Amino acid sequence: MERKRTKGRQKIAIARIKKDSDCFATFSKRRLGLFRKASDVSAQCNADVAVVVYSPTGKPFSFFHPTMESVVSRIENPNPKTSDSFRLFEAYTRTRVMQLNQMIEKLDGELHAEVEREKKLEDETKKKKNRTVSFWEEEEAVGKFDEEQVKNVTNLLENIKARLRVREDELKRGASSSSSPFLLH
Amino acid sequence: MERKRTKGRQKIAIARIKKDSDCFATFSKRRLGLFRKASDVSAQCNADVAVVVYSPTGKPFSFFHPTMESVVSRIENPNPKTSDSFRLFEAYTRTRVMQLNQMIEKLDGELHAEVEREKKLEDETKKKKNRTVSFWEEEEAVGKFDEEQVKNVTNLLENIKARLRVREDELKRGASSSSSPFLLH
DNA sequence: ACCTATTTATAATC
DNA sequence: TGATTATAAATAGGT
Repeated sequence: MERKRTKGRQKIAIARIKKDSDCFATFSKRRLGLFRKASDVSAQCNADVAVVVYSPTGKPFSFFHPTMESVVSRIENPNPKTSDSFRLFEAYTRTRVMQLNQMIEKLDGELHAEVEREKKLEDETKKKKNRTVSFWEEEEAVGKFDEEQVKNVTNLLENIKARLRVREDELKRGASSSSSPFLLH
Repeated sequence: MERKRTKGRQKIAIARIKKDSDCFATFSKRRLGLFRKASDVSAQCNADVAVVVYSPTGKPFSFFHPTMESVVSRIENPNPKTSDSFRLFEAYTRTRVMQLNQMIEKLDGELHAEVEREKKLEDETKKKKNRTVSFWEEEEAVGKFDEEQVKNVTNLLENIKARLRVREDELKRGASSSSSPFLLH
């Protein structure tokens, strides 16, 4: 009779994992799992999501849907109970979010290509140096934040700021939050 | 032989759930699942975590670990071995998470008060009209975004933009691109 | 990074 | 929303 090759998944307590190697391995897997779940719920329920995690060594990772800016802009938006402006805003947001989504997808694509390229480079280097590296160390491979990307993010922030300015003016003018601050632009 | 009482869990596509009632129910369950996983990874791997989710109806939910203060203190002790754009992103993320936390907390506070008030009203109404209200209808209560909050976000964006400008200059000057934890999917 | 044995999460249903 | 249960999905441990 064949012996079982592993004990399979074992239950582990919700307590600090002491052994560093286990801890890092677990973090790696679970971070991915967390991001996948965040991604699923955002896609299936049309929910905006932001997740930021710092690894046990302090390295930050993040997942946003549809974009990080959209989360900020949502919070900045007042929540008028008035159905008119609410629907208006919803419609506006949906369109805007679609645009942002396209841009981010493009950025992600570039980033991904870059990461792949760097991974390959790293592999070569490792082979040459005859050094073995645990799989989670390979996750350290990163993309570049190049000029175009900086520009894109800058533009996004400009848009958000423009909307904030409008909202600011309205407040100074004493406009009620039920007006529609996002029609401009 | 006994008939199966349910079909059990069925596979569902990673695509928008159309039926609203299903969508809301799913969101509710998965939000809890997401928070539980965030909580687990933070406890088991000693990782700081921030999760912000907006329900399909726009209500914000959040999970943070361990506290807002811990995030703040990290900013004051930046990791010296990190590269430029790493710090840029790190600072950006941390600042924003802090802001989100503050704003969410305020919104949540208002929300709770509002929900409580509405619950009372509903109880009255139910007694009078013998009417039932679905649970997600109660989530519609919302808060407003005041002048101070707008200012906070504006300042935040100013800071980010300033940092981006620095990075832009570096790039133009031909500074070597550094690693960015702009990781995803 | 890749297998599975197992634990977990959750879709369907009441 | 609160149980239950059948099944899909995530993942601990081993390589």
